[in-house]
Amino acid sequence: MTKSETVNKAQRRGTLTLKDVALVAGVTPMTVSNVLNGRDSQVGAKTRERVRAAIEQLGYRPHAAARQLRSQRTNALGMLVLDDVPQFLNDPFTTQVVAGLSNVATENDYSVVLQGVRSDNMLDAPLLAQLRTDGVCAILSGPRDRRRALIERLINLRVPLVLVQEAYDHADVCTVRQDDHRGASQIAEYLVAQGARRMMFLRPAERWPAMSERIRGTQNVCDRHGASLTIVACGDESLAATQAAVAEAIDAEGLPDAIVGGNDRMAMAALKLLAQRGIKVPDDLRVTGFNSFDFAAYAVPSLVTVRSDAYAMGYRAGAELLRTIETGAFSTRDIVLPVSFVPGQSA
Amino acid sequence: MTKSETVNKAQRRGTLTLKDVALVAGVTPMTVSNVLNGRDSQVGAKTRERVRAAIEQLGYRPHAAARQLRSQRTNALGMLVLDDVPQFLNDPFTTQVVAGLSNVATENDYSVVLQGVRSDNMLDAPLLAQLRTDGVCAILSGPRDRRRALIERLINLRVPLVLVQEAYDHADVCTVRQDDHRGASQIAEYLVAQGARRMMFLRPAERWPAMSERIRGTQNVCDRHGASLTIVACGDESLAATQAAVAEAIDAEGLPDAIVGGNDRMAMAALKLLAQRGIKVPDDLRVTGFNSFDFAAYAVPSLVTVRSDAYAMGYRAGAELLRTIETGAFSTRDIVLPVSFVPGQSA
DNA sequence: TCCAATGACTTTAACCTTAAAGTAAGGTGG
DNA sequence: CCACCTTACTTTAAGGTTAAAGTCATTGGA
Repeated sequence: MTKSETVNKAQRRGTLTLKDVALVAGVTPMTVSNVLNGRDSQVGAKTRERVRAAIEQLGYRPHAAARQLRSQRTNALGMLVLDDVPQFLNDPFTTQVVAGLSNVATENDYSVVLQGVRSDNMLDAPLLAQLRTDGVCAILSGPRDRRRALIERLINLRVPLVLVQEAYDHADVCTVRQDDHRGASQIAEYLVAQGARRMMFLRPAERWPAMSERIRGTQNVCDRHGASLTIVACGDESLAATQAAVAEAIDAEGLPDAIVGGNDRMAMAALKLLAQRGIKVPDDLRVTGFNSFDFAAYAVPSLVTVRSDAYAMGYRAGAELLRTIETGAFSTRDIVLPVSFVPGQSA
Repeated sequence: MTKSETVNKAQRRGTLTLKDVALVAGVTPMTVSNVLNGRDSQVGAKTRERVRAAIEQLGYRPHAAARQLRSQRTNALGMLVLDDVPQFLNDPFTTQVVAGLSNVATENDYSVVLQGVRSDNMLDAPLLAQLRTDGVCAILSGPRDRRRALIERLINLRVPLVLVQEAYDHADVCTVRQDDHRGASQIAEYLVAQGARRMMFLRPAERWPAMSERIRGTQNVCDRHGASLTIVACGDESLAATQAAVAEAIDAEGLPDAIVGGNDRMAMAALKLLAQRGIKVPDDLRVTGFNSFDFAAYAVPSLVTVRSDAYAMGYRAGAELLRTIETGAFSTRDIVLPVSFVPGQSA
């Protein structure tokens, strides 16, 4: 193949290889490889420039599969998702985590592999083999013991691992989470300052670390100020389940001074129920949310809530994961990102 | 390597290869490859069973990169995203399209590559080279001429292509979209039946095919029934922009009988503005949405809207794309998925 | 002046899979 | 009983990249 043929190839959809670039630059493919991988000591300055020019001219990009095959590194970060992927993608919080992860990945020439893990065959040998990534970033859901089992499994395999929104006190795990405790305290302090003494906390039936932190944060403040706190489990935290749970609690115990939503979704369900019953918010009853997403602003009245930066969590998790992969040193940091209080009309 | 060593390998994280399986099954790697790829005529029934057992026992999975390199097929579907990926992932509609696409892909042993295309360098040679997928599924946004240019580009390259939510009358493109026209008609007919005669349609400033269809559908019904229709542009369709636009329109023209939201987001912004002004919905004014997502149910009062199945759109688009890739015959179908009317208290 | 060290490359082989061509055993028809 | 076809495999080579080892001028030091 001559030079001009090679140049021509760029226009068509045929694969352009190191060989093509090498031909144009007048060197061997290995030299081009060295330039591409920044092994500067191996290549003279003039040659380097010539190679760069050829790469630019042809619009050459390395063939990821070939690279992976040879180097035995996938340049991919795995995003482990327990349960259903469509459901996962439906949650504005988790998708922003993915967005953050995906962005660090791209910046570092990595890609992201979304891998769903079904409950039954969780992370058996075939799946593990399929999960050929350099490291794994996991957001977990589901029962605590299943989560534990999965984490132990990954640690034993010595897969570089970063957990998102999961507290885990093991030597070799890095966790990235948000300051749920502080966020919950801020909300509770605010409510107390507004005069609330009887609070009702809405939580999903499923137990998970971030929610426990929020409950603890709220409880602490209540204890300190002599306020009461009733915890109401709202099933799968759907609109219907939450409304039913809140209705039952209110009917049984009467109106509290404030309903503290474990998240915005449940808070908005409560808002809707109260509107239907003609209970005025915040005059008759204050309502707060947690983990604000875009649509919380559409609530009437707009929610007093806490905003966390899911994108930043994904980004930090990815950065930490990359550091672990590149250095080989397993990070054991517990990174806690700040949250911010969002004022509103609901409390 | 002996058999037992090979079996051992499965426990560790070392890569398991065809050779390992072959050793256990007592055949050559090629035979294993034939079994894996369903070339049944090449392998005897007994051998096939032995190989299957070995694969199972070891938990072997093919090495995707090696496969790609050899077969020159990536087994990946590209999801082309104009503009920002985090923003894209923030939209419940588009993420469900991704979920659907991702599921067909997985079912057919394909993976999905999310590829953002920035406005500036849109799809230049390097990006195209990087986009090494067997086919492309695109959801487009941004100005019409940029979209056109990108589509033409892909068609010229003869990349198998499926467009989502984009009308395009070219011989070689397959489009998957929803019946926006019919959905809009249903909403408008409903409003007319409720006695509405003066309607106000909320649309974003940016022009795109699906929204135009909704406007046409609404306009047709209004024309047929002698109802008036004012079109209000709501900037970037954010809460603030929409509220400002609606406030201005109402102040200038007085209250219409109904506000027809081009989508749920704008409808909910209107609902909030009306609540703040003490205007009763639906008594004083009816409000409808479009393209329902989960949170529309949280609106007070709950939105009359139209539900489309974004997941199904992604799924159909992926299926069509796979057919195109496998058969090599470019589909030119224009697939229109049905939408369904969602009753509510807002109209 | 000659050897060793250095710099700037090139050569070779391997990563794992698969298309294509090869082979050997068993069967069939004339 | 031999040519010819099947059937059921095996062998070979290639796909694009890169680690490691090899080559060959220069340069610097003794």
